[in-house]
Amino acid sequence: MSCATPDADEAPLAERIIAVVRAIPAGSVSSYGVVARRAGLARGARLAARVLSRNEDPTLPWHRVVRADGRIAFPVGSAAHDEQARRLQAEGVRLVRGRVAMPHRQDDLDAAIWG
DNA sequence: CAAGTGACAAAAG
DNA sequence: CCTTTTGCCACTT
Repeated sequence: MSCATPDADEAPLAERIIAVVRAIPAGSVSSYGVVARRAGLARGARLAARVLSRNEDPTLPWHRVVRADGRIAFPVGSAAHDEQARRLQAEGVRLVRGRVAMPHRQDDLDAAIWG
């Protein structure tokens, strides 16, 4: 049975982004741009963001994805922002004045995540 | 088909 | 620290 429906492929791109986000280890964080890059999109930061916004999987560690400058994408004071910050701290991620402590000189693992 | 939109990014002032 | 501008990609109207 060949590919019957014209849209049988759906969106492997979104699935890829989901897979990348799911691959982020607990206690570590990544940025939308990096996630998109690992998913095959050189400049798909917005795509990654859109995919996460549309995602409904509660098992997806969406909270491990932040902005490139280490800040949470949601507005400060928002419920989503609070929840994300809470989850990150619960995993051991340090937040300094609302932004994630950058992996300045951490283990190679973190470096691998970011680069 | 044109314009608007978004959990973005980097540069410039 | 701030705002503005440009680039980017897929989707929506």
